[in-house]
Amino acid sequence: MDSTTALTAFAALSQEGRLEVFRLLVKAGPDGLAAGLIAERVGRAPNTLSAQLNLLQQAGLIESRREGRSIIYSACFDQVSDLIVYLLEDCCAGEPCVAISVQAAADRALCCAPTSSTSS
Amino acid sequence: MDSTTALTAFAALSQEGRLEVFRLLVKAGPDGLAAGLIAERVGRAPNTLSAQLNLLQQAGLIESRREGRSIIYSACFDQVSDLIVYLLEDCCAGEPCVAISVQAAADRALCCAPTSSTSS
DNA sequence: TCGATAGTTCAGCGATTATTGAAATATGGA
DNA sequence: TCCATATTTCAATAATCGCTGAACTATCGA
Repeated sequence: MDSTTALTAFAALSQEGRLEVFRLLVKAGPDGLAAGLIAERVGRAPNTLSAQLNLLQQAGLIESRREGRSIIYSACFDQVSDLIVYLLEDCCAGEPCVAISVQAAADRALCCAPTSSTSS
Repeated sequence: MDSTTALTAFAALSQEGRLEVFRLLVKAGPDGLAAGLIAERVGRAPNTLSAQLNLLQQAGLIESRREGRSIIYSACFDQVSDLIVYLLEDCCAGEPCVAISVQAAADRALCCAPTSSTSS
């Protein structure tokens, strides 16, 4: 991930409403949520939300697919992990203290995670 | 790290100029750089830069100390690692694919890093 | 085809943000 | 004490951002 992409991602996450929407979609998992449902959950007008979703999508943090009359939004986990790796490598290379904390956090996440792809 | 703090950090990093300054300070390491030197490096007026440094500092991403007539700014690596952990845990808990990528990146960072605190 | 539902796009407005010049503060040396 | 250096603060302006109402597009079912 280059600086420009990271910048766009930071900008997308730098507003309360958008961060809230993003976190909601992350929690919703790969199945995602319909735009209308999101609007209802966060209590915002559909057009306001549409703009927020648009910005998150342009930053590559979420993606959309049509399903009947609804448009389903879901988080792009790849982009999030790229962003994290950017912060770790491109911003903090050479600072082991950061890498150590992050490694510990990743370990925790993996140990508690439901065994998904690699079972062993 | 709570959402509000993360929001402030994202906002601080969401502008080209500030991200540039932040990356410069990260590369400079714990010794940091004098405000005037940073201004020179990034080619911005001292007062403009002062505002940018202020914002980064309020977000907890950098800190300052006076040294003679200069004020030295340096990156707060703790805050960066907190931000990464926030993205990983609070945003992406339950998504092992993210944790796996991040773990690999942390491993790379540690293996290439100069052995610092824990020698063994 | 028509009407209802689900979302988006667009223009405009109010609010926030970024930058600038000028003035102020703090430090060190003569 | 006085001056030069290093940086910040302040007020003002220009640019950007976020939200809203109204109009538009797409899909489904009768």
